[in-house]
Amino acid sequence: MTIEQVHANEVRVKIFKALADETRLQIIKKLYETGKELACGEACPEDLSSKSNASYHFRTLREAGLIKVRKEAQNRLVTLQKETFEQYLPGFLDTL
Amino acid sequence: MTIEQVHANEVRVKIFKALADETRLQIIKKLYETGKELACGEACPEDLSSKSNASYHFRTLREAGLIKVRKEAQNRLVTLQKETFEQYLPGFLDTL
DNA sequence: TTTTTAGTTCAATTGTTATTTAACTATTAA
DNA sequence: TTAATAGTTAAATAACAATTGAACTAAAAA
Repeated sequence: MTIEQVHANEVRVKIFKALADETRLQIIKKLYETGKELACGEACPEDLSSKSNASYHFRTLREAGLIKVRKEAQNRLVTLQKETFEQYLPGFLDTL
Repeated sequence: MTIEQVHANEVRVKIFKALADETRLQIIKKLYETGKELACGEACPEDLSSKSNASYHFRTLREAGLIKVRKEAQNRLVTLQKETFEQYLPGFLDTL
């Protein structure tokens, strides 16, 4: 295995870990279905235990390159990072 | 969310957990590239710590529906379960 | 200027997954 | 029949991820 292949596998592991969770899958699904930027509070499931837990899930998704977050006023606006899905999981979003 | 959607998400979580590991990704890759049935011992990376650890990884992949295992003589022969990839991760195998 | 909204960060705890070791089964070879 | 091969299972431990609670920041509203 080349160094690039090793790196690609590390990226894949990070992506799969990020997606291996109900809450985070629901966030991805909502972002995909609405198709627009959402505030963290809008993007995450109703039943979420706490703000800090939500924040943890968004960080996990961001660090895996699956979402982009930008600050606007008191909100953080979240969108899907589609290039990552296209590169590593083409076709996946359409199965949701 | 309907009951079917809940079930589909449970399946996805199981699949992503199974793929969120270097060793198991390497197994999947080798099975995909060789394109044929392999014995467990052939399919898993050289550097694997122990038989029992290998066995654990194959069980994880099998329980996620990603591989099929059949017994022949003293070997267990392993193949990819392509239908699962097609249904939940179409296009993924070609990115490997 | 105080309070509310919308979130982040850190440390502690809880919960889950991966690895190890030892004992086991089934098949084949000596 | 004994030993070797190819793996499984179970229990213990080690490593890692998720949740909680408290204290924090920055912007907006009262």
